[in-house]
Amino acid sequence: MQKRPPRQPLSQQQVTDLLTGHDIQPTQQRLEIAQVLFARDQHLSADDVLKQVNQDTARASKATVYNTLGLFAAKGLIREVIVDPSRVFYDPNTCEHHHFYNVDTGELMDIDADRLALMNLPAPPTGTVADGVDVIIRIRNQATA
Amino acid sequence: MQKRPPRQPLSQQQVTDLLTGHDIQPTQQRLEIAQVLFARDQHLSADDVLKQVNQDTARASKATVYNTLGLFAAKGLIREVIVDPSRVFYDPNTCEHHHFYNVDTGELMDIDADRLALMNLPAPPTGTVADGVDVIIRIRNQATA
DNA sequence: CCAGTTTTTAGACAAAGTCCAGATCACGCG
DNA sequence: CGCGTGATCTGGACTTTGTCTAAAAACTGG
Ligand SMILES: [Mn+2]
Ligand SMILES: [Mn+2]
Ligand SMILES: [Zn+2]
Ligand SMILES: [Zn+2]
Repeated sequence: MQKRPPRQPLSQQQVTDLLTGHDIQPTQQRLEIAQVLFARDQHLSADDVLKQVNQDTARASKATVYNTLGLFAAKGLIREVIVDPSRVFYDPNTCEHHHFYNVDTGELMDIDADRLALMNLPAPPTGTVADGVDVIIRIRNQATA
Repeated sequence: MQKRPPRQPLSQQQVTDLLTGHDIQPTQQRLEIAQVLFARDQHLSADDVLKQVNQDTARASKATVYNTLGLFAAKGLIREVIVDPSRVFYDPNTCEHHHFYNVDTGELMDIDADRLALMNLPAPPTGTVADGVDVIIRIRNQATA
C-alpha cells in the first residue's frame, strides 16, 4: 500500500545492496540482470531480459537468465505476471498493484492498488493459505467505427 | 450475475443447440469436444480435452482440438483461464466469476462473482475498452508445522 | 594456494501451441 | 441422386518458451 517513487537507473552499489538485502549472492550476471530489470518500471519477458543483457559486451546465458529470474521471484525481489499464455512477464514492482492487459497490443500497465478495492475476499479453502491476489483488467483497442 | 445451475451431461440435441446458438456449425468433432467440456464444471487444458475426446473410439486431431477451443472461446461459448504459465485452461462457465489457483497442486476452483466485490474499477485508458476482469487468488498448501 | 561449494554455460531436450497443404466432409443445386 | 464448392479436419513439420544436464568457471574461507 506504500507509495513507491518513480523508478530510476540504480548505481552498482544500489543493485548490490538490493540483492544482498534479499539474500541473493551478487554475482556479475545477477547484477547485470537486476540492472536491466530495475532500470525503469516495466514488464519484461525472459527473452527481453536475455536480449538486453547481451546487447552490449557483458553476457549471460539463457540458462542463467531463466535461473536468475526464477531466483529473484522466489526471493521476492521481483514479481511474476502471468497474463499472456505465451510468456511470463517479470515486474520489478513488488508493491501490491494490479494490471491492465491490452490483448490487442500485449501491453501491460500498472494499476495502483489504492485505485481498486477488493471487498469480501473469500477465505482460502481449508488446508490452504492465500499467497497473493492478481487482478487483471483485459482491455482491447476501441473499434474504429 | 445470474445463477447457473450445476452442470450435468448434455444430450446430443442440447449440445447441438448450444453450438448453433453461438453461431458455430455443429460438426462431429465440435460436438465431441463440447460434450467433454460441458460434461461438468471443470477447467481443462487442451491436452486434457484431446485425451478425453480420443480415449474411446471417436477421434479428433490435435490441430482440431486447438482450433475448436480457440473458436469456442472467440464465440463466447467457453472462457480461457490464464493462470498457469505452462498451459491455458478452458472453462465452460462463462458467468462472471473468479478463481482460486493452488500453486502447489495446479488446482483451479471457482469463486462466485457475488462472493467478491470490486470497487472503483478504474476506467480503461483512452482508446481502449474493457474486455473483462480476472481475479485470481493464488493459494498454497498450508505448511505442515 | 587449496578444497569445497556455488554459479554459469552450451547445447540437448521437452511441452505447448501453430501452420500448412492435402484429404474429407457438408450442403445447396440441377 | 451426383456435383461443385467452401468449410472443416488431419498428420506432421515447425516454432517458441522453458527445463535439464554435465562440465567449466568462479568464489569462499581457511
Ligand atoms: Mn520468455
Ligand atoms: Mn494444453
Ligand atoms: Zn506491474
Ligand atoms: Zn471457472
